[in-house]
Amino acid sequence: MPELPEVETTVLDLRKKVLNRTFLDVWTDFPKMIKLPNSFEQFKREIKGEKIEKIWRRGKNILFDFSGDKTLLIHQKLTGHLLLGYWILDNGYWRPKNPGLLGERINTYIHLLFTLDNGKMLVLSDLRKFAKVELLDKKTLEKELISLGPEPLEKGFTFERFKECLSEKKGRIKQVLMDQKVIAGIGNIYSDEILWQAKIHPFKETKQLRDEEIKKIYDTMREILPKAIGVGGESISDFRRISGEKGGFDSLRKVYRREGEKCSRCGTIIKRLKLDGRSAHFCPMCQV
DNA sequence: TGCAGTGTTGCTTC
DNA sequence: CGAAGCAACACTGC
Repeated sequence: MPELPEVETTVLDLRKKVLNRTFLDVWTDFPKMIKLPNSFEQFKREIKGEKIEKIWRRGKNILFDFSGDKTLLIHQKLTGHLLLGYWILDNGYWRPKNPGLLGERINTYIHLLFTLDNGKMLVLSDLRKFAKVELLDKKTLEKELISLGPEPLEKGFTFERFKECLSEKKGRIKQVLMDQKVIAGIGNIYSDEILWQAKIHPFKETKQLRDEEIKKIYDTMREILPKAIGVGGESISDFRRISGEKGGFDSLRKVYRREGEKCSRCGTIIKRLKLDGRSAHFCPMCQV
């Protein structure tokens, strides 16, 4: 379940390793994963020989720009993993040359594999097959990304702008923070973590928030997300860096999946409640 | 055993 | 128009 910090970690890793590499070939056992162009054969024809000139992120989307007018978009959704290394085709599925860090949960579910011009392979493993892959021209890409809210870490994203974003949306603060149209990149883990640190109850109506509370959420968001990027993302779920390594956010994780444990701030038992079909983890004492 | 839970997005329905 | 519900999928845990 990669959110902004995990996707950013992946992008930073990819930049170091595959920038200026060229795609030589592509394999899949699940063509449905590729939404555009309409056939895998066409996707293959179009991506072969393309050189990766830029790697960037928008919300939870990973983007590879090629020369000319093409961009490869990958959204990992719940269980997608982008990994770089060497694999060998064996009996219809790919085995890692060096099994090392990866468990069966990742190794067994490789559904897309790119061969690069340095011999390395970039694979997309995805247990639940929710991931989305598209090869788009700039116009279509722009149309796809237009519905996303602003990037929370961008320099120009001021407190005033954040306040405006929240004011346009009614509902509970956790829900609103996770709404990609309001602000891009925050999911279940980081909404819980941000609200715990800001001492705001996840069920609090956005309209009821005072200015200083919104400021607290804004400051916390701009602190936690970079901190999570700095340690390479979270590790409670199956997220892995492209090397297979886990992220280091675990020791910083205060509430997410900590139901029944003591709040590190006040000692109260952390609660988990359903909110819009999702789990919200919070401290019932210090989050108001 | 079977069924709810997991968590993201986008489509359908009201 | 908006919100809510559900499907896409597969495995875990009760």
